[in-house]
Amino acid sequence: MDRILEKPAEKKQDLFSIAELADEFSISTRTIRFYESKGLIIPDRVGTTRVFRRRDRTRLLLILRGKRLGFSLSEISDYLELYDADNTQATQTQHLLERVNSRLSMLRAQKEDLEIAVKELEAMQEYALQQLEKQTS
DNA sequence: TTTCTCACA
DNA sequence: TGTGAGTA
Repeated sequence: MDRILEKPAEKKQDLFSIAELADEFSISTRTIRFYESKGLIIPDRVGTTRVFRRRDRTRLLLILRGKRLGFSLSEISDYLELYDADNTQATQTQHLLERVNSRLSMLRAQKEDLEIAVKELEAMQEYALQQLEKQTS
């Protein structure tokens, strides 16, 4: 009756094996262990076997999203800390706010850089198309 | 199946 | 930033 797994309101569907998560996210179990070795996720253990909870699953989702966006694992690690912040004290919340603001500034600056790069490339594309038209007519 | 470690790209 | 192989 799944006694081992039961905290009161915790159901089996909230627990995942490494193979299940690897399968769900189309990554290898080695990759998940690698992220654990970097401290990005901290699954529980039953004996030596890893048991992943909803929280780990969410973190994995955020890690993969961060990677898609081109962030390094250490940047992603910093980012995940924001989700973990202990906000029981006003000073902690203030600290979180400062870090979120700083992160937002960075991302907005990067976004601006990207928009400039996109415009430059679009201009080059336009120029190349015009040249091509001249050269082929 | 899962774990860990070392070597390797 | 991962993967492969050998191991228990």
